[in-house]
Amino acid sequence: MSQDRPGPVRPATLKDIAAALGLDVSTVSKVISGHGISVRPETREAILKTASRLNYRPNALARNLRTQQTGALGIMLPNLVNPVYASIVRGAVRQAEDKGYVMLVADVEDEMASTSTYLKLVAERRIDGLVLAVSAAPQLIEALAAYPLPHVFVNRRAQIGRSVTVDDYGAGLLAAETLVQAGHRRLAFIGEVDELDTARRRRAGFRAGCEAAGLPGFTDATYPYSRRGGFEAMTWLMALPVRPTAVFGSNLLVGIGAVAAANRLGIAVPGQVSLLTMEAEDAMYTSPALSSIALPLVEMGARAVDEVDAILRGREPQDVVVDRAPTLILRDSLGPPAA
Amino acid sequence: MSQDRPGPVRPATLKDIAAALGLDVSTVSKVISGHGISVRPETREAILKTASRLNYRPNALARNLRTQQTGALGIMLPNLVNPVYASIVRGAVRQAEDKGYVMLVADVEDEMASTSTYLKLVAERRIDGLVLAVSAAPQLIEALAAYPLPHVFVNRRAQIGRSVTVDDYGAGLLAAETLVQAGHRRLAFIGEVDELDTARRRRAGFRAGCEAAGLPGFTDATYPYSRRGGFEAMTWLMALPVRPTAVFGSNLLVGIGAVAAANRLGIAVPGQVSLLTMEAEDAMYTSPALSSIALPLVEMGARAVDEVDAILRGREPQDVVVDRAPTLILRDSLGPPAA
DNA sequence: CGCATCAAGTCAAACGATTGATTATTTCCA
DNA sequence: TGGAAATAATCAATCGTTTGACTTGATGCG
Repeated sequence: MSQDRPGPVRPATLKDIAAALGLDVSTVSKVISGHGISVRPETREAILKTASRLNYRPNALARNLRTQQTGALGIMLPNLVNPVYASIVRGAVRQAEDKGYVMLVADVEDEMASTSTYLKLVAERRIDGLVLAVSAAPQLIEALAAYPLPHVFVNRRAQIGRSVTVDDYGAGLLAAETLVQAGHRRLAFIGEVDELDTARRRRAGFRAGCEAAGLPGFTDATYPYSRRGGFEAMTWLMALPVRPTAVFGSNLLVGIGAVAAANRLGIAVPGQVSLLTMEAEDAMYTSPALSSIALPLVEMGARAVDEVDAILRGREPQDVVVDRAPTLILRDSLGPPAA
Repeated sequence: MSQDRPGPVRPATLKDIAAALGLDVSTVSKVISGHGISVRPETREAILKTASRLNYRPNALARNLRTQQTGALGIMLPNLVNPVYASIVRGAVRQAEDKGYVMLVADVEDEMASTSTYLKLVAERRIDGLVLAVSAAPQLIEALAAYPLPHVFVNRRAQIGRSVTVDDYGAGLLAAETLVQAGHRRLAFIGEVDELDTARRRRAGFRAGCEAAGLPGFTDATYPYSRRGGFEAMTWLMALPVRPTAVFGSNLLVGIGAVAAANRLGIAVPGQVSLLTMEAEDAMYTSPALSSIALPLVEMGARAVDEVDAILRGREPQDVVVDRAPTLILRDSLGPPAA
């Protein structure tokens, strides 16, 4: 006990380094932070060496107080268990780490919670910037205006100049083109209400694709982006007097629900109806395996962090659309229309 | 511009409140933090009123520096996109919020990253406590010992006295009992290697169940806890000269892969082989819908936060097993053995 | 009355790092 | 050689809260 090894004890501070070398803390600080003044090379060396010998790491608390920055970013989202959000968060968390931030995650129940969580984070000055993967409730927008903080919306175009999205329109377009290409003329689209802007864009793209192919229209099944939503949508579509021969489920969860419904109904996919959805890891393991369109969700999360970082460095906010194009992944759920 | 509304400007500080009332900041601080001294009721009132009028929120940065606490917890995990971890994190994030902490999430690539991330978090004093949902690499355990921080492992029994788990053994046992009950005598178990302690416990429970039923043993398919692992395991099992009549996939992902494999092989579930897995939202939407055993993952995440909080409040660390028992959810993938 | 006690505050020093202003020393050059 | 300029470092304030020590005036009471 008396002879304790270098061990943990108290982490080194600037003062320790300064004392060890007979220097002033300010000198040490300036060398380590890289700001400020000119220092003799040997002094610099000595400081750096002692710092690493003492295993010095700046105390984030102290630094934060002085600089009024936290080195932390936040991300707010409605549901971590939804793979769409999980992917975005993963990209964001990783990128934040790479850029030297830590990431604070808030999984908020509903729109009210998003506002109060925001207010709390801002008031306590816990984060330097924020990625919002939630829908833009009016209250939240107000709070954002009243207590501004560098932020972007991700996967949502909620405020112009502050969104990071992927090419949803292109995905919808590609979906329609793909189905038409396969010979289908009676298409259906499963998607959320137009209030959800990702749904709106995908639907718009899909519509454009149908029009370009000279189709009179398509059946629009407006259901929530959930497995259950997809299940119910497909059930509804299959009960229609004139069934579509191909269905685009504009979200992975919806696609999972849709195949499940077809299977329950004993409707062969793609024999009696073709199915195309959005991609995620599950798509390969349904029966049949789902043909799908992949969108770079993880990358979108990362880009959102890049944007917040850029804003923090003084660049003007801007809208960004991740430029990786939607890609088609062909598996087994897509075939020619039934004879 | 000259007549600006109360608006954002600079958030109020203790000094502002003190100045407004002609008091000392220390008095204000003591009233607001609730510590310390006696104050005349009317003074107290005045302070509280002014504080709320100025919309005062303590600056976490300053408070943290002084108290050497951050009000933040961390959670480290290998993969947010895996629904098992997503559930745990969700529970943890929510509970942290309820307890007044913010939650810092680190999604770490591999074991080396977990150690360096840990070291960074500790060195910079970013968090007061940590929930570890990663496997216990030796390096990490060393780092934990060298630079201690209140922590618990969740879903892993990595250090005695510091784990929060669910009844994995019970789940395995229940699985075996359920299959036996349905009339099966040739069982198979799909699970990770025994190094993963959740897999070990589930396997042990399953074995116990088989023994209790007087079965000579079971087929052990040791495959990774992933969709692909389940797919390959099932493929292997179905190619065996003597096939099991019922399979327990001891993880949801593995179960998804397993049904997919059966479907690809044209083997009827549950007609030719029964399948039982662990529960998650997807289980209802496979074909056939999976019978499963539910474990309280979200609750486990929440309990882990409770534990860290308790340790921070001075209670001794202890092992906890979330006491909600595994529950059986019967759907369509389980039936009697083929004649 | 005089001393202790108490209520109601104030004072001042932290916490550890940052940074503009300042001082001391050396170099350079006319 | 004297003074300006450059170099190398120190000084001291500051970020906003917290907290133990201290002051002041009033009250209790034997």
